[in-house]
Amino acid sequence: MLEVARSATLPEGAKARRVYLSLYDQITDGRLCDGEILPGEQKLAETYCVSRVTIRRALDVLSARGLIEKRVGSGTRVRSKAMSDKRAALTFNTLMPQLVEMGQSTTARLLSFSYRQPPDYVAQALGLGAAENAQIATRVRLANAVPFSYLTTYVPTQIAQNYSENDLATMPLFKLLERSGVQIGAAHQSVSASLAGPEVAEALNLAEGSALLSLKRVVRDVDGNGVEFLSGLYRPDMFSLEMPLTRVGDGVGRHWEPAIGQADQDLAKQARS
Amino acid sequence: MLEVARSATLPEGAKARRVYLSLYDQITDGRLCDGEILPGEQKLAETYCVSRVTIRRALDVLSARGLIEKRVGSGTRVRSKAMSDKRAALTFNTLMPQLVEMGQSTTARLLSFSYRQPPDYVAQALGLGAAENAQIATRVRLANAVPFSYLTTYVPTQIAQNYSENDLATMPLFKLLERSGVQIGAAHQSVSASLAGPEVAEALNLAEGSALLSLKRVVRDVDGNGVEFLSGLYRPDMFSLEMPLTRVGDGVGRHWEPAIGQADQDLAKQARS
DNA sequence: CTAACTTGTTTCTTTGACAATACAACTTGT
DNA sequence: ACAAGTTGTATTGTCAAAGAAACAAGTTAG
Repeated sequence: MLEVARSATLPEGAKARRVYLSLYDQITDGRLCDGEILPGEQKLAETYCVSRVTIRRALDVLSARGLIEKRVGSGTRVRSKAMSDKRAALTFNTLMPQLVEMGQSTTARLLSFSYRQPPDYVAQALGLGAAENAQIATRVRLANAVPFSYLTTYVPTQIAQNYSENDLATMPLFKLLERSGVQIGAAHQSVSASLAGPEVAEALNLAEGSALLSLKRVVRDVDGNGVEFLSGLYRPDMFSLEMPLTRVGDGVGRHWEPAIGQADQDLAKQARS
Repeated sequence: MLEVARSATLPEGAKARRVYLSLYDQITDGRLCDGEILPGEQKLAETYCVSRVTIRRALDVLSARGLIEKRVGSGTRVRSKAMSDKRAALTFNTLMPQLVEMGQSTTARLLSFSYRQPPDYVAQALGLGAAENAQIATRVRLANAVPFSYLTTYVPTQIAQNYSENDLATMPLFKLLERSGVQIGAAHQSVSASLAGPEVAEALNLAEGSALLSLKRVVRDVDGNGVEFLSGLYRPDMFSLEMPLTRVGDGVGRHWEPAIGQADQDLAKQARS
């Protein structure tokens, strides 16, 4: 029987998907450069410890997506050029992801909105009592109609009174908070990585099990009260955290520190290369 | 035949993994609180539209990881408390991962060491000519005999003459470079996420396809010449990038900036909570 | 041209995930 | 004690994914 040539967006099987995701990552983050020739299918099968059929399943999808170009007898070439344009377009500034400047070129889609009891660790971080509620909103931000971040924000109910559900869909939360007279003091960010679960994968138009950049941020006002907890998941192929550093101090105390105010220069330098 | 009770780090099958990831997410982000009793396996099977066997496969892994506790006749309880402790144990300092301070409590294992031509994007970042070689070293850093980072460093051959292969296994690269008289100027870091490939997964004792924090760093000397390119992959459960922020500026120019010198206070605050 | 590579295609086998079902062992509330 | 819940275990069957092997067809270096 003839096999239907399905141009799937994702390999079905577990092994095939792993290979696919691994190669996809290597291509999109530059470990495999444009024009580079991949090792042969047999070679790949050995390094991944799977059969050649499985490798082919993964390559078929990559090929259908235009990330590679296969040529009989010659080999398989990486075509990452098409992607990289899109990608550089949204490489972000220093330590301020999803911000004012891009607030105009991006749109947000509000997925859910409710007043509930936040998870323990959120309540703890914000300094909320065990029974206190918070406004919990889940949004997806899009750039050029492509979703790139999945955000969940927690704001104490008391503070969240000052703006509408509609505001959230359009304006960044900071604007809203500052407009409400909240005196923003310090914030603390924590960056890590995690996998895309079913809901997130669908919302971001990604394969389940894709790698995501995970960011958690606690914002406090000048009195030290928690005013916002942000939990963000970002597509690594469309978002990265850039930070210029300088080496300061002497002797034993010598260490790295973020170089502030140099963001623009540094980005410009990168763009040139 | 008796089924071998493998304590896998991730369910093999597609459906089982779906269930696993969904529950894992719900537990770790607090939708399922500590101590809460899950619906019965039969009930879960219905809500997820899979068979009970599949549910059990997912629960087995969650159980092996200590996220849930099953009791015959009684039910299954969520144990999310245990996680948070371990996690905090190795949460690192501000903008200086793998650094001097921890240089003593960690060890490194040298996996490979050679002088070759670096990948294009590395050569480009370092400003190397097309044919210039670099010293390429791959190391795994361990904390308490547990591997947590997989590092690949590229140093132009010219600069790399000043230390031995043995030095690399023990000392951080910065120490070596500065000892060699290199005047370190600026650096630029880029943080993202990616998946664990076969080699990395094995080196870090992880399942293939696990999420990893990915860090790329270009270091230049005072004259702007590239002296080091670091590509690091970190286990997200043992490593996260912490950064305190402050909001500065007025009006339209208002934005976030890293708060320097406050790392210790901020960490202490977090530890207390 | 030849030898040694590559990808493309086919066929068959084997493995393993999944479903459905039944039953045992245990706990809890009535 | 009993009924109704829970998890644990075993059996059987189905089917898609994966593996293995052979071969065709194209490319390239010598």
